[in-house]
Amino acid sequence: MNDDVQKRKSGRPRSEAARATVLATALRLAREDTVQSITMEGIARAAGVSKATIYRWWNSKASVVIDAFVENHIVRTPMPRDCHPAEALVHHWRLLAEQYSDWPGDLVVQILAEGQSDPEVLREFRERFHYGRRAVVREVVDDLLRVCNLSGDMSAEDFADLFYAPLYMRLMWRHRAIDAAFIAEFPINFFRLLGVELDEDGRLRG
Amino acid sequence: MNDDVQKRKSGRPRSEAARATVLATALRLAREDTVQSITMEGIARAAGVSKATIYRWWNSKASVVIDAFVENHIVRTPMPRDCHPAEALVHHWRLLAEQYSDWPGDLVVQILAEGQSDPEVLREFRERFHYGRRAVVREVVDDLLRVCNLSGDMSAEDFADLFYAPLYMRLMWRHRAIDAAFIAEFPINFFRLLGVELDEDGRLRG
Amino acid sequence: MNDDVQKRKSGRPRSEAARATVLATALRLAREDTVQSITMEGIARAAGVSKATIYRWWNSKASVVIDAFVENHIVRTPMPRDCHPAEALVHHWRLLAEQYSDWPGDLVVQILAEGQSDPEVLREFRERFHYGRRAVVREVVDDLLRVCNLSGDMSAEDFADLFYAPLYMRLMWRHRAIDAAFIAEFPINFFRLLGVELDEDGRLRG
Amino acid sequence: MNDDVQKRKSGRPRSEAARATVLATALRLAREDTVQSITMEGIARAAGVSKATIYRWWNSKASVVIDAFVENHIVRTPMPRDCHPAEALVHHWRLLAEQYSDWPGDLVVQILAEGQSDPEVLREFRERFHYGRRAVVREVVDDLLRVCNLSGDMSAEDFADLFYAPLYMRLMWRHRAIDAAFIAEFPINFFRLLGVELDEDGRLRG
DNA sequence: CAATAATCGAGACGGTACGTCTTGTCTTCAC
DNA sequence: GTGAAGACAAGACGTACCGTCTCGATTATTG
Repeated sequence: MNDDVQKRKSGRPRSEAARATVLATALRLAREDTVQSITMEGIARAAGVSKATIYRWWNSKASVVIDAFVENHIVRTPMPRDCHPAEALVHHWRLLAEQYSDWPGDLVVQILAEGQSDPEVLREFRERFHYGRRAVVREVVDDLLRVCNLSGDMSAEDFADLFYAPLYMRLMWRHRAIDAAFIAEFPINFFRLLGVELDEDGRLRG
Repeated sequence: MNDDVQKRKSGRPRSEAARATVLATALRLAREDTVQSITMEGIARAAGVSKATIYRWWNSKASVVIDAFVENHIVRTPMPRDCHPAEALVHHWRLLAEQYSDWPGDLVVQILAEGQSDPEVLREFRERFHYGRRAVVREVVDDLLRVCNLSGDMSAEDFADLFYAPLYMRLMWRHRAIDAAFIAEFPINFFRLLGVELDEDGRLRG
Repeated sequence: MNDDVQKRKSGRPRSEAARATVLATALRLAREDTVQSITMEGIARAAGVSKATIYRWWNSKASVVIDAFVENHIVRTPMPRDCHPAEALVHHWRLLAEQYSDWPGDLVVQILAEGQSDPEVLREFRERFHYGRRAVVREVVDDLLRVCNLSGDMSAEDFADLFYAPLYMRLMWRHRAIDAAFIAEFPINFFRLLGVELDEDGRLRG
Repeated sequence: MNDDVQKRKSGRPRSEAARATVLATALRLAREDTVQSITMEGIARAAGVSKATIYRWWNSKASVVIDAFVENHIVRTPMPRDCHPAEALVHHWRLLAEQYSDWPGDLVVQILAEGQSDPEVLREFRERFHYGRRAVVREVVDDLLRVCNLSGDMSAEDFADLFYAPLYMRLMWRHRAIDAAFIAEFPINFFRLLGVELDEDGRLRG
């Protein structure tokens, strides 16, 4: 999808207008209904763009949605610096949960759903959304395990999964909502379980 | 889906053969490829059954697959009795992970994927697969929190999600495999993090 | 195309309404523009019928048009009986020319044009339109050659081609119109060339 | 199509190489399959030329093919001089039939087919291929009608159509092949019908 | 023992999306 | 002013499923 290569030699250049319209339209349609319900045909129609133009630059509707998703920085969760790693993680987790409690959460899980029948989609989503974010988390978790002497034998990767997975579990199963109570309490309870006491704002006690 | 109601007055009775064939065929097809890839048309064709017959008894292909899934007890994970709740949970988790590492895991996550665009499917899957199993887990977790004095303020529900969510996270994201190492180490590491030491067979030390 | 076979056993019977609408619509569209310009998509749209229904019963738009053409007996040229074969042929030729001077002529030549890139179309058109008509002509030509002692070595087939070909030549090349003068004079001149004198109404002199 | 006008003022001159390649490629492709099956896109691709270049100099693929056809003198049928007009016509007819029995015949009838949906194509083909040839034929037919006292009221044009039309009829309908027997016998039989006896080589008897 | 009623298979129906293809136009850079 | 490269909007291609429907045939219970 990233043709930033220097083969922009000859020929009519790609229309930036078309590109932007497609992404915006896809995002709008996906929000109005679901990723599964939208179609290449529908995006083309609503964007006033030919299907060929879409297929020239994207393989599937999931690719379009992923591109729109990443392009628009839809899930923005900066990792705090200069604070205790536990505080950073709690803050980061809450930002994420906040956003997942709204339509970006639907989008994420619907893209994942789309990926279950197309490994390529899953791969692309991991590379463009998951891995970069996870690297940041990993560093902080590394700090945390060292500072708090928590490691046991659990790797930073496993620990990160453990902390964030319940969020995805609620997104996916929808058995329980990602509501204010969950956002407020879960990370505090999680760290208390590990023996790390934080106040309700996520700051270390004592 | 379960019309066991007493409106079986007159008329030709439902064909049990057709019902069984549909479920078996749907399961076979879903295993051979993916739930997303199979179609009502395809199931009917492969089962030698008319489409109308399928639509008469099921709303969607997901309903058929869920029915086949539950009917055939595809994921069997008995909860051990007469042992420490931590031991029971580890044992149960490992049984589940073992099964999720193979095609039943694909099936589960693909049904969940299907449910992301159809709340009814998600509801049905939760009711017929998730809730019953979760009730059993919940009881044991209740015991565990009491016995180990672990509760803090984390509810049994949250604790159960915390323990099982990483499994679903791997299923869904496929960023890391559900392999032998994970199955062996994760539950041990998880409990060590909580201060509960178990040996590699999941038995309490000391 | 002719599924008059007795396999109408089970299943929903074919919709006669759909069949008739498709043929009527195709004919109308072909007359309004050209056979080449119409599309399966367009016929389906204008007829309020799904594309699948058309493709279920016809292979190509040419098949549809041929069916409409033959079904509606668009070119009706009865061969006169109980008269001299020369008179019969002149009468028949003039009826045909009369009709070819209008849109049925366009249709015929456009179907032939369509057939130049698809032998199957040509074969179907010959079988459903040409051969039956030609058999009738052939008999009369046989009579003519015998009665007038004209044969030389020219076969009835060749003779028929010779008589009718100029009509198709004008249709195809459009270098000269099929107008009143041509219709009036050509067959008379043709027979005079062979030594058979006919008056302007196509009746034998003397 | 023929811009031999004196507007060759400034700028890069037209590439003769491109022109020749386009014509040669179009001809090759049309021979390999059919005129109907080839596309502007395909010609450009196979010729290594841009589509714009083709569209700048030709209106349609038919124009390209006609140009290639005429340019390469694809159908060469010189009219014999210094012999009886009947002999000349038979000789000329046989040359034409000989060539029409092979791919040039396919090309001619496919161009005509293309012209049925585009009067401009038909007009261009008539002007560049038909009219010049027909003028030559016309002169000889004029002689023939005078010499043999055949005229009746049939014009030279009609007579020429009568003689050559069966050839086009076979090309178009493909109901009978243009084979050796037809080439050998038809013109002899035709003239015998008119009372002109020729031997098998097309020479006047007696 | 017929009448009733719900089932079954088969498969046609109007829709609609798929991903590919061609059309004729356009835009950019190189010559 | 050409030319090659190639993007663009438009829209048809033929296939596949969707969910609904209309058949005739089958199989129970009910009157």
